[in-house]
Formats: sequence, structure tokens, C-alpha cells
Amino acid sequence: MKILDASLLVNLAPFVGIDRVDLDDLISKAHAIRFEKDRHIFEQDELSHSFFLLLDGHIRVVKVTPHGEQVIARYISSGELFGIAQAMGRTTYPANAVAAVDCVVLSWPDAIWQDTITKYPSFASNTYKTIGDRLQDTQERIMEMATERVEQRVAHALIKLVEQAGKKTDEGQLIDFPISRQDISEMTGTTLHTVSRLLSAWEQGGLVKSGRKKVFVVNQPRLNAIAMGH
Amino acid sequence: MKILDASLLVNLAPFVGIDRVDLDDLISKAHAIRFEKDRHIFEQDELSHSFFLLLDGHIRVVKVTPHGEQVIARYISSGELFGIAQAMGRTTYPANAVAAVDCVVLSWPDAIWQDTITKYPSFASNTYKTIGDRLQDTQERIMEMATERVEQRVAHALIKLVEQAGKKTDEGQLIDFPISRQDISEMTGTTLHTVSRLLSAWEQGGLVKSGRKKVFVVNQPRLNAIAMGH
DNA sequence: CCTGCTATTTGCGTTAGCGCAAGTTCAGGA
DNA sequence: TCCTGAACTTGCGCTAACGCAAATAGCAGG
Repeated sequence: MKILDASLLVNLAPFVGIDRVDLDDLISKAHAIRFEKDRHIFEQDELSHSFFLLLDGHIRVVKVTPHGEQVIARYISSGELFGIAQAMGRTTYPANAVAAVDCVVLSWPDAIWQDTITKYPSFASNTYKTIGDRLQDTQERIMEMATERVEQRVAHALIKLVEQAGKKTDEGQLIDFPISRQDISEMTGTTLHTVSRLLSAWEQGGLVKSGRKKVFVVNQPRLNAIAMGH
Repeated sequence: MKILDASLLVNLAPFVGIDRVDLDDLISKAHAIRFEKDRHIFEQDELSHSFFLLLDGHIRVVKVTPHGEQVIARYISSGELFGIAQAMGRTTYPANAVAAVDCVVLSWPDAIWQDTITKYPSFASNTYKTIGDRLQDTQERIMEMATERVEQRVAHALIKLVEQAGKKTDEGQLIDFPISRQDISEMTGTTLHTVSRLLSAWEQGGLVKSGRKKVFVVNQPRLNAIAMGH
């Protein structure tokens, strides 16, 4: 569709084990699309029409409760598949996907899904591994929510964010996309107030440094100690 | 292996869409095993060697935190697959599986997994759907933990248990396996004390009836109202 | 540079739910 | 039938975290 160089994609996790020719074929069937910051790529409960690969940017996956509260399920980083409802035997998307920054996305129509996983078993098993990893993640988060105090959960969340999307700067590891106190609270099941208090306290102690929609982790070992429970 | 009649299995969700001959073949490769109540079928982090189908009974899937606290991930009912680490691209089991009552289980060696999903694509997609459903479930539970109070979460848990394993009796819907206050607390991220207090209050109000490791739901609509938030 | 909006901070009172502890009930085995 | 340990109940004090409210700070657009 576009002039996309397969050589740039060949190393991405979803394509591990795929022949170069097959990859060319697969990519030729994709559309590349740009989404501006804050644009919605798809909506919760919308009929699934495509599956996606994030080429560049960061995407926030948000679930909305029946009463309108938001919960952030995860962030997607570049190189990851998302919106793979088909692979889970679903006909609708399970959550909203929102561009956290300007993003570039590859999309394939659902119509080619069956064919694709049959023709490229490596791609299939990479996809299923992704889903398995996310199930694992999600269950880990339940354990955290069930057994840890807010302080630990927020510490955990920051560590994971830094590991997933940390950018070294001379002020510490910067989380590489805009993230508000509210966002962090929606990842950890608390309130923006409590997150703000924690970040203030940690900034005092030199563990983090933060500003408007910006968080640096300065002292990861100490943050980790908090996550482990003092 | 055993004298297992495929006609009894043909209607189970994992086998939907499989030809009768193929099912016979698949079943011929399985072992049937009995597990007594409280026996462990496999352990968290153990190397995966087999995948399983529960023929009869109920299985408790339990994760243990680094600090030794237990969290119940889910209960498996008869007809469900479990221990399908392979399907998630894992080499170890993600949790303990414990027989909640005496159980009968079919097991297949992991060695035949690849072959099986290649030969029987319906079985493959049924399995992946199962994983997708569990991911969905798990994320729903995160939303509950993040936004609901304990009272609502416990009400939700009881409703789900009754829908999954409810047995009509003249005292109400009985959850069809032994379940303690502690178990319920480990499903909902609270303490056995709080669960006990809630059940006592609800018993006063005629919503439930409960005894030692036994819970009847008497008035499901009112319990549902509590789950929804009064 | 000013203005308005959004994000953030922080104080303070409130409370849901925890943790401890003591007592009670129950089922199953000797 | 009695005994014993596990499961359950319940009272009480405590505190982590919420919820409200008011003030402050920072970014974007004109």
C-alpha cells in the first residue's frame, strides 16, 4: 500500500520467524495511518474491522465502566500489536485505544485474518504469545490490587512505565509520553489526589522528579524497594 | 487410552466444530485422571508438560504472591480447558490448579500441541477464544477492583459463582463446591472478616444463606442491585 | 505578554475496611 | 458419643486513603 520498507519491520516481535518474502506480502496488505495525539483509533464495543501494529508513538488502552469511570488497561509501545479482537475470538474491541502522542499505525482488515494466521503460523503464534503475555500482566495487576497498598501499586506502575517507555535523560529516566496524575490513578485504582501526594513526597526524597504530565524516575532502586513493600 | 465415549464430549465448547473422527483421534491421545479433593494438578512456575480438560468437578486456580499471599484467579468448571500454557506461548504454568472437589481430568502431553492445533483449526480457535474470554474476565475484575467497594465486589463474585456453578435447591441457588469466607476474600481482595460480616448482614436481610464452606444465593436480584452499587 | 483552561498541590475532616483478639460453632474421626 | 481443629462470628480501635474544597502553577493560543 505504502512505500514501507520491510527491512525496518523484520526485527519486530510480531514478525519473528517470518520469511522475508512472506513479510513483504503481509506488509503489502497493510495501510499505514497517522493518528494525532488524543485521536481515538477504535472504541470499546465497536465492531472489529481491523487489527493493528503500532509503528511509532504510544497508545493508551482505556476501559470505561458502566458508570463512566475510566480504567487504563495498558499502554502500547511501538512494535506492538493491538486491537487484535479477532485473535481472541471477539467481534468487538474490548476497550478504547487513544493516541497518547502522535502515532503511526499499520492496519490490516479483519477479512485477511484467517488467511494470514493459516499462511504464517509464526505470526499466529507470536500473536497468541502477545495475548498470553497480556493475560499474565493483567493477572499480575489483580494480585497487586488485591494485596498491595496504594503506595506500592503506584511505585510498581511507575517502574513498569519506565521499563516500557523510559528515556534516559540527565534528570533521570523520563516516561516518554505525557502522563497526568489522573492517568496514573486510573492505572492503579486510586485518586489523582493520592498520586499527587505520593509524587510530592517522593520528589522530596529525590526518588522522582515530576511536572505537568511529566514524570522522571530518578532513583529506581529506592522506588523498587517501595514497590516490594518497604 | 481409556474407554471414553466421544459422544459425551462432542458438545463441549472446546470441541465445537470438530469432526467426529478427529475428535475420536484427539481423545485417543488423552489420559483420563482422577484427582481427589485438595490435590494439586499442577503448580505455579512448574514446567508445562500437559494441557487439560476438566471432565467433572471444579478446579481452583490460585496465584501466590512473592510474599506468600494467595489470590484466586478463577474457578474452572467441567467442560473447560485449563493449564493451556502452550497456547499462550509459555513454558511454565502461571498458577496452581487445585481440585476443589474430587475431579476427573483429561490430559494431553504438550508434545502433541503443535500438531493438534495444526490438524484441528477449530480446536485451536476454540482454545484461543477461551484465552480471550479469560483476558476479558480478568480485565473486568481489574475494573471492579479499581472502582467498586468491597461490598460490591463480593456481591459480584457471588453472582458470578452462582452463574458458573449454581445448583437450584429449595433454599436457593447453591454454589456447587465447598467455598470458605477465606476463599471469597481471596477472590475479591479483602479479608475473611469483612466477607463474614457481609454474609452475616445479607443473611439477616434474606439475600443469602450460608454455612461452613457453603453459600446459597436466595435473592439474586437484590444481590445484583448491591453489585451495581445500591 | 496576557488570558483562560487544565493540571497540580495541599489542608482537613471522614470513613470504609483492616487487624487483632476472643469467643462460638461445626464436621469428622477416634 | 466425645474430642479436636478448622471455620466462622463479632466487638473494638485504628489508619490508609478518600472526598471535598480552595489555592496555585504552567501551558497554549491569541
